[in-house]
Amino acid sequence: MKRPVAISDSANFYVSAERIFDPTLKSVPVIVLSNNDGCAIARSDEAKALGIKMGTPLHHIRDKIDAHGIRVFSSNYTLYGDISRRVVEVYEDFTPNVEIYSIDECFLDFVGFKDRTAHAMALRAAVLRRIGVPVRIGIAPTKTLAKCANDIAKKNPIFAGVLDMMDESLANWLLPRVPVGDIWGVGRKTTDKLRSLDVHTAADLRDMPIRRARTVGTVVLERIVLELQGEACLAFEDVEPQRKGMAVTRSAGTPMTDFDMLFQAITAHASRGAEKLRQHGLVAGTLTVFFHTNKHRPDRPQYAVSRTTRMTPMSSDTFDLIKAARRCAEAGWPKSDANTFFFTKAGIMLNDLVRFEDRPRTLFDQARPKSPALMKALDDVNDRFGKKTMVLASEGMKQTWRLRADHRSPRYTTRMEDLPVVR
DNA sequence: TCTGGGGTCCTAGGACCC
DNA sequence: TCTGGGGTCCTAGGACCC
Repeated sequence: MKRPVAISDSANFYVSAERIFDPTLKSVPVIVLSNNDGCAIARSDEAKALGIKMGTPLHHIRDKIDAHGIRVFSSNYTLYGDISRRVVEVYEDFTPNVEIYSIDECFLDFVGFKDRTAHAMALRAAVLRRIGVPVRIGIAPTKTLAKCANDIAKKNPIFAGVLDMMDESLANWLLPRVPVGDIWGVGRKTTDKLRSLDVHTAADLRDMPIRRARTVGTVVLERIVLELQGEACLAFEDVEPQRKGMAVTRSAGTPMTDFDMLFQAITAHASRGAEKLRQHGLVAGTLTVFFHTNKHRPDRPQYAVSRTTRMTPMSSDTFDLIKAARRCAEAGWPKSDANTFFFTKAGIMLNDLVRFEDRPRTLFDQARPKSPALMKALDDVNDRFGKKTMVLASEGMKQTWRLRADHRSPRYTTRMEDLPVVR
């Protein structure tokens, strides 16, 4: 039983969003820049026609901008987020189930519509009329095929922005014409590997033996093959998942050449990270620091490192994060030849996030018992009260641990020296 | 001079547990 | 005390996506 799923994405979304409020941007080349105005991350069709590629550094296209009067914008994520939300509202009028995949893409449940193409066309027209953003829609039995249909609709104006690929014979005709590297989830590395194995098109990959896909790639590639065959492996997720991590990263204007410079950057990132955590009402269980040299300069000595530490207790406190970040930075700092490296990028990542109100209340929940003395204490308690023994930290986590089976049971206290070492 | 930032998922290998 | 099997968890790194 094939369930039709659609994916709708906005054309050149950031540019389209800017165009809503400035009619003079219509039909002229427009680009939107990345956070630090470093490179172009959205281009209008006219800008693409001028050969401006995704991610091109701004300083590489100065001449083109001047010569063709390209309109250049810094990105405005508040605006884009707002437009995105409004587009989703229109989607919700056309399907009972919407899965927001990114700021400009949604999967739409298309089960039960008689004329899917007509329905998609109507949706497309409604988004254009109510919001002013053009969208393209691909429909297929799996998400991967839907992405593929969407991509084909995007590249071939003949489809007028909608392609329904539920019909297997249509898919069989189209897939040999899709380069393998265009498939969702097949990146540059995998493309190279597949090409060397004479797998060049979506149809080639679809026909690859499943075991072979597993050895060439990972379970991810295996899933892609199945999805291309029409077997849905990626479920429709209509509940918003709890986010798993967050990051604060920046490129450094001037290279960081000593530990103090690096630590200064890391400190700023850590305090911003703490802010973001509190904004979202979260605490983090682990903190990772990473930094590396300029990867665009392979002629220079390269060094890249990441170090992770556990936050005990889980925290969104600025000082806690900075302390943890410092530990990581020190651990990752090159042991020799540090002066030969020019670090140009650094960041922190926060993982194992939980809502503040759900955070574990006892130290023991987080600090796994590693010391033999504590293990023995725990074993003793387990022997007496069973495995369900509750383990509580004492007031303030300062001096003792208390282990008890329930609220009325006696308390067992271990000395501070016996506390587990937490890395 | 100047090359984004924020995410997810997967794997290998080691440590550790029972 | 030793051994092996069956697990989990953790870290570092890679690949990919928008």
